[in-house]
Amino acid sequence: MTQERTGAGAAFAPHDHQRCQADALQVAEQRLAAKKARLTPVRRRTLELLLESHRAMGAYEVLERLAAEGYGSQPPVAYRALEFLVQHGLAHRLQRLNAFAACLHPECEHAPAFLICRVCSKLAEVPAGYLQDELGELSQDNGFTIERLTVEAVGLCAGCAKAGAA
Amino acid sequence: MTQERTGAGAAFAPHDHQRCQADALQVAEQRLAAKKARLTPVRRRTLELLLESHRAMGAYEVLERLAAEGYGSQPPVAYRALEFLVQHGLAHRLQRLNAFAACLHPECEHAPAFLICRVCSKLAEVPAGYLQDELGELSQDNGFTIERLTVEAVGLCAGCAKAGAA
DNA sequence: TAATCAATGTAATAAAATAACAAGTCAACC
DNA sequence: GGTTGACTTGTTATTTTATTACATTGATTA
Ligand SMILES: [Zn+2]
Ligand SMILES: [Zn+2]
Ligand SMILES: [Zn+2]
Ligand SMILES: [Zn+2]
Repeated sequence: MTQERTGAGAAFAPHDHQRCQADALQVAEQRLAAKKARLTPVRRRTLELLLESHRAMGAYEVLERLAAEGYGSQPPVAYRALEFLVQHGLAHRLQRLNAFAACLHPECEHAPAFLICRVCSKLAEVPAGYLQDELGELSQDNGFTIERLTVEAVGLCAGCAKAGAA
Repeated sequence: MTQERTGAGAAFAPHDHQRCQADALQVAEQRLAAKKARLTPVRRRTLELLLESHRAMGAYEVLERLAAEGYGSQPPVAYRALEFLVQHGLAHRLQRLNAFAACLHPECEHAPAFLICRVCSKLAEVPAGYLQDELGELSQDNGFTIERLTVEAVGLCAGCAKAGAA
């Protein structure tokens, strides 16, 4: 259980991604075992696919990969595995992209905000608990109770900015 | 140009919606005239439809209405009008709903956050400039530059909470 | 007027998501 | 071991959302 709690740029910056993946998988196994939820082969493989890179994958992209490996070839196969992962906090849905990404902080509590690079498509997950709190207060004043919050920022990562992408 | 700059709950609370609509339309006309952009009949009618209520409308819902009134009946008709309104800051796209809503603060600068009631589907648009700033700083530290920010909160409005909706 | 560009319209298709149902797997219980 | 019942996987079919490509109309301007 390595503690490489780095900043938002972690995903964009070069890092030991092997470990990144391995850690996430291990945490997933533990968390699911604790909840008595089953990390079946399709589900596990789906999580592995999402963990391959710090990018979001569309459901059909996931499906294609799964089908090629002998799993079912119809949309529900992918959608169900993805939904399972989301339900258990192991993946997130990116509303702006119609896509899914592995959660990079599965151990801590969840109020994620995403930084999405419009050039390289990589994304970083940054803690947004305080954002939720602040917006929550403001809403509370108006009688609105926040249950779930989506925060997605599209922009340019350091690497792509340097590479001179417009 | 009435100044009823009320809080986030404005949309949820009872108010003079006639004026709400009229003001928004007037602002739209002025802003577009200033930019030499044309508020053609379809576009104008689309904006009126969005302004009917403080709810988001799907593109096909808009299309159905437009078609019934003699406008084109194919998807691009609605999508183009909606995109035009979004481009000019007169409407917003709700990512979580695959839908569009009229902008309620078309006069001020834009970094909107939305509060969406999961029961009555009404939505409020609250200023989120400070959220953008805060997240922007955090991202900047990691070399990421935010260009566009989506903030959408799903929850329960005061009315629906009182009405005892689970 | 002719050329040009924006706006509208249609048909066709793509992309994303869900509904409905059949069959298989697995653990708990008898 | 066999049976029940919940969960999981699979398929077919359909729905919902969005875009591409192209023809036509309408305004603008040289
Ligand atoms: Zn990594
Ligand atoms: Zn990038
Ligand atoms: Zn109103
Ligand atoms: Zn409500």
